[in-house]
Amino acid sequence: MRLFKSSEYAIRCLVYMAVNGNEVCSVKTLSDALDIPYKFLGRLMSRLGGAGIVTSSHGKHGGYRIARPLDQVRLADIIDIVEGLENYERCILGFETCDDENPCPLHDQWKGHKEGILHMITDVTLEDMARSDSKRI
Amino acid sequence: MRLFKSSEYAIRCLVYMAVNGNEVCSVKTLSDALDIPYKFLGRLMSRLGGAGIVTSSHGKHGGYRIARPLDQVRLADIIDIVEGLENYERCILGFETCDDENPCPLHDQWKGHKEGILHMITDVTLEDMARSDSKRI
DNA sequence: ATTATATTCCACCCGGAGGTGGGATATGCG
DNA sequence: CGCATATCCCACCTCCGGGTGGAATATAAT
Repeated sequence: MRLFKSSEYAIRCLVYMAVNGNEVCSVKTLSDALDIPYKFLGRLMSRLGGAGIVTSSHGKHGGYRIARPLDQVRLADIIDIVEGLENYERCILGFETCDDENPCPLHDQWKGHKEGILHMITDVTLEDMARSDSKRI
Repeated sequence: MRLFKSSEYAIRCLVYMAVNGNEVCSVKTLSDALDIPYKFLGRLMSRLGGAGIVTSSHGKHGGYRIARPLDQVRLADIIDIVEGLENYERCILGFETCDDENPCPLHDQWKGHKEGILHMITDVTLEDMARSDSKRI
């Protein structure tokens, strides 16, 4: 019941950028501000760029910006890019097929939570997270 | 959002034993019936024995039985033994402290699901799972 | 030109989950 | 006794997430 560290990093970086008015952010800035390993984050941000979540600019004062309006970047988009959504869609006991007609022993109990989480990650956007009362990123 | 493979194995074995009237089950039987690697399962069952979830008997026709009434073996007990409960209690973004007073940007959204899952694993017992309409283990 | 940044290689390292194989010992049923 | 089982030890293996280090190239601001 946890995100990959890389997903945590990606979410925190994007929230940081969103909160700071989506100014251009260098990897160095993000790495220092959020205490994320520089080299590791470099690769991660590059992946987010390739997936179209952020845009990059080279050269001095270059860096990353969020590519889309904040309400159009969903948690599920980020998670999907970083770690994939398999773990959020699979059967809790690992059965290939598991649905109402052919349930595993935990299907009925798990179903609601699974759907709730899926709804959450598809509904919550960067805007929501940036607007939260949280003072920590 | 997934159990360790070992937790899946443990749950499936215990449900299998529960459904089959809690007869003595050898590791061989469980391994064959549920398609779980024999040696791996041997260690896992031994751990469940050490934790008091099952009792073991040696010799021919020996094996394992569930040690307690089925309604007194909770999902959380099994998960705790096999993989620990840290992942079920931790902040979704990985912050050391994260609560209503000092929330992370996802705390409010995640809180409900986290509590729901915790309630589920502490409420659901082997009896519930054995009683389910599932024909698969 | 210098400097700061992204981008992209490559080569590692570590730890943990999952899995395999051998062998030794104890225990108990037939 | 022989056999089947648990128990325990050891030594591996693979894969993957996380992380580090070096180096080269491209791009753009100053």
